[in-house]
Amino acid sequence: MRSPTISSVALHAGVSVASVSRVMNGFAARPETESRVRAAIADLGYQPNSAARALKVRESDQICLSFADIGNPAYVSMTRGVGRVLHESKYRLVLASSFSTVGEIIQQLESMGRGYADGLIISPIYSDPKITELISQLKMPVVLIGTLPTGLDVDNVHIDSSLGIKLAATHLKERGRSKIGLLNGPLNTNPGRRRSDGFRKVLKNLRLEIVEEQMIQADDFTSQSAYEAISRYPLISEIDALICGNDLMAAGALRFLSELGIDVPGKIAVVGIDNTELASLVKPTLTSVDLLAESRGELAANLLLDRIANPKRASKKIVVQPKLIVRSST
Amino acid sequence: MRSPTISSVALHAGVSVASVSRVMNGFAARPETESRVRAAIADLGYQPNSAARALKVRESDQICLSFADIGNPAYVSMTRGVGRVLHESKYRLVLASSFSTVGEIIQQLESMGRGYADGLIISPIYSDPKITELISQLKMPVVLIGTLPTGLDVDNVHIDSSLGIKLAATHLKERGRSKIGLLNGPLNTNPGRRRSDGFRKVLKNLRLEIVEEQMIQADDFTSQSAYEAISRYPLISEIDALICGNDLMAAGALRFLSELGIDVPGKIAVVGIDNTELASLVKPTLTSVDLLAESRGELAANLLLDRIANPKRASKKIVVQPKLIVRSST
DNA sequence: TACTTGACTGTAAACGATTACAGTTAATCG
DNA sequence: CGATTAACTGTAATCGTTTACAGTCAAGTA
Repeated sequence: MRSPTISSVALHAGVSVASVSRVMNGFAARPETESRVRAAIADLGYQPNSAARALKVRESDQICLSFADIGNPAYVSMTRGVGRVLHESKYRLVLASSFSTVGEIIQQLESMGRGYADGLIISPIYSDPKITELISQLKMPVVLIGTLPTGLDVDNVHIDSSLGIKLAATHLKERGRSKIGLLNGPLNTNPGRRRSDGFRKVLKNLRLEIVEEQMIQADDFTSQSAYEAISRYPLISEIDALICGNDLMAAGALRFLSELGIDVPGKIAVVGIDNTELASLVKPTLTSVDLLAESRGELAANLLLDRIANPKRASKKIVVQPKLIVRSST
Repeated sequence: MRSPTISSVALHAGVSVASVSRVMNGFAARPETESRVRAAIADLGYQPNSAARALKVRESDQICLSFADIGNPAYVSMTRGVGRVLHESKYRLVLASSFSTVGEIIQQLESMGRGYADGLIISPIYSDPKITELISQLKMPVVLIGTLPTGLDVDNVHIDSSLGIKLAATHLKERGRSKIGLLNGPLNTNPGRRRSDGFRKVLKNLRLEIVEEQMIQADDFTSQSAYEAISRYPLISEIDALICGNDLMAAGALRFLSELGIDVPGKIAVVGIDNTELASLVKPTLTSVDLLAESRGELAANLLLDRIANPKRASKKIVVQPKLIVRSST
């Protein structure tokens, strides 16, 4: 047996389908009509079919959130922030994650044309001209979290992660450290490249010497890769501080250092990035640069809702300031 | 300007809409027809409208995943598992999380009648007769991850978490511990209750004495609550082992114990649950019962896809065996 | 050649909502 | 009391697909 439709309700209530629809959407109706419709709805357990509604009004009531990998705690926080905001709205959250290649992102973006979402929040880990082009051609509101590619005119939530590196490095210098290493993620990712650029720039400004070997890249942003990467770090006995690509990587580094009996922060101070819950759970607790992923998610979601409500406003760019949270690893 | 529709494509290709539809859905067509349709699709950048298709074929190509809070790493792993499986399929993943009350779950379940999802994977943290009833009335395939309420006939992926407690307690007894504490989450949740029941039962079987004060409940499953709860644990100086509701809570406990200068595992051995990445990142590394959240997610997703393909098969129940991963905290 | 067959193709009716428009009531006013 | 108006209601078109059914056309068969 099929679910009740608006016609069954109309029949049951002895009114027209239009009246049912109007009652449901809050338009004026005679009290008598309204109560009969409501009674019929309750009797039949009617729920409007979302596909039919979506087809007619051209709104899916869905928002798509797209990022690289839900394994990364920063994205989890972001998802939480977005979820919290959407939860207060009529929108459902569709997750488009787990894709790892540029090709998959492109495929994903192309399929947005099917209209299953009213808006897109995307935080691309890779930059690619094709991705930029596809985003700019999208007919729906888009919020990009991360570095906005040049020429792309969409709402943007951006955190100055090179400022994050600066906070970390300055803090380390104040603590008397002068030989700072960077344990980074892959350079072909946006965060990886920004951290590396920021690092280079900041060290120069601080008049700290810098050689290429100070920077090392792990294969990805996991603690395991970080552990493996640092175990082949050439300058391990020369540095007195280490900035890591994120907290997971920092935790991997801490493990390695502890196994080698290298004192943290005595011999080497360690700074993480993201300020996840992990930072206060490892020993020593980890100084970390908070990139406010959860609030970025909230900001992005609010920006998107605002843009949906007001499609013609000029695009906004929100810059979020990272915060350094000092703990005992420095 | 509106997106191209199947009619525009038909017009452009000089064929009927039916032919376009057939080409798109892989039905036989003359090579000439097929190539003209494909060319027109490419020319116009046509993407079929998913709402229209959903309305007609009664399939949304979406799967809904519903759980309590994406803040919990176990659910994140589960989401990952589900996401990985769905990624290989045509289905999109809709996340319905962040709800905290029974009322919200109910509301969520009621709205499933709108047909925006072809299937539901749900892992309810609370048990409630109303929830059970609503699930059983759902017209779509459902997989429940967790304890199956009596009388509910849906596919189920279940992990015997009391067996998990048993593994932990037996291991601790073998290590010569006899006074084991339980740092649990709230008792009004399914996992909380199961852990408490399991704990009671196992200790009895192991002929270890048990008093009520051995079990303590934190306000929720976070490390912070765990920290606060253990700081008012009455028997802290008497126990020689502690089983925690999950790894986060264990990490909170470890932090407290380390601040008090209580040696782990010398004075108190600590066991976590979930075996998240965190377990190998804290110091000492944490012995933990792996509840295989990610594979449960995969299993559930596969079960759901199988059920969608084959709606009349009898419901299956998959029981997953927890594994104890021994590390240095015991 | 005429007829059957098979392989495609096109027409038009759904799917279940929303909404413009016209029609119906009831209320108000002169 | 009849006319005007306001408030509500119903009819039917529409959104963009899929698909049953009937039609076309060429090839194969007698």
